[in-house]
Amino acid sequence: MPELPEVETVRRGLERTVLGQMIAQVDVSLPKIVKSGAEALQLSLVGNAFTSIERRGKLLLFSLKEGDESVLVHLKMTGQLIFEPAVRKNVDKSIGSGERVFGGHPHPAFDSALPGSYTHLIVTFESGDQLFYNDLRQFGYWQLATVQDRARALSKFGVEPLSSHFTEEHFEQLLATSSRSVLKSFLLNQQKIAGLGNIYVDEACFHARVRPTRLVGSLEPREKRALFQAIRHVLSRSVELRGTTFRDYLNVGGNTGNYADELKVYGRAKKFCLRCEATNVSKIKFQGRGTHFCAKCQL
DNA sequence: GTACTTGTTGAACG
DNA sequence: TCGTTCAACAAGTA
Repeated sequence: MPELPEVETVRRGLERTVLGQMIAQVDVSLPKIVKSGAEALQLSLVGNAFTSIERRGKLLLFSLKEGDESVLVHLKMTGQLIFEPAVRKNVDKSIGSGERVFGGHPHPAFDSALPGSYTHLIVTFESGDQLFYNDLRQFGYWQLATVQDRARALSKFGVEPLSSHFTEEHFEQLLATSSRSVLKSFLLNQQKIAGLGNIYVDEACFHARVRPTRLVGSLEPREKRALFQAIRHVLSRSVELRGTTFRDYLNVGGNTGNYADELKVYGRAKKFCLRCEATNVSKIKFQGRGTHFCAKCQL
């Protein structure tokens, strides 16, 4: 599932490929994906170009060369953005030979034929390059946003956990104002810290040796510091490795490993704890979310 | 057929 | 007001 590291990886990939390219065509096969209406999006994009791509939390914001509108894209749970260069289509379809750039949910496979049965939107550039939006569960969206829409969307996000604004002091302040919250709820709250999702919350809690079911107000100073370090560590390491959902891509590119190989508790229910090796990882349904922890290591 | 999964929003509740 | 819980969105997997 795309969380901050996955979305950041997509952002970086697209920054290298689509910026400045003149948009020739926008095809929308599932209109409900475009929150602001497919026609308005097409009108605004065709003949225009993306000039920058920013990320806030898990939201991507594309700025446009003409006009002051921007395009907001959220992958939610199963969205994928795949950039397909024109040359690839005529030269070689074998994996790894092109410069296909992609990210998001790993199913369907990133190297499957495009457009696929889950392709809902295609941006075609004058160069012949194409940007495909796939979304199996159709929860994600595209939105042509006015300056006000954009500001409203941005106002809902808390601090970027990998930015210089996210300091230990800042984190402690956040904790102090949420002492009555459950830790997992607090960490998942995008208005407090932007970009953490279910996977990295469980991972960060494991690294910090704190159970996600704890009340924020019960955390010792030592545990708060450990959590701060854990959040930074887990996210930055995953960005380095291009996220958790990029196994296929990394193998193709010849890179070693990806963050899925470094997950310590997520998806390890009933398997031995990688720290104490004495206890099996617990998985419970907590606040509606699958929650993993080691009952021995995390108090 | 049933349960389960996931991010986010919004409504309902104490 | 605040925090939590639940439903909703969709569809594949076990």
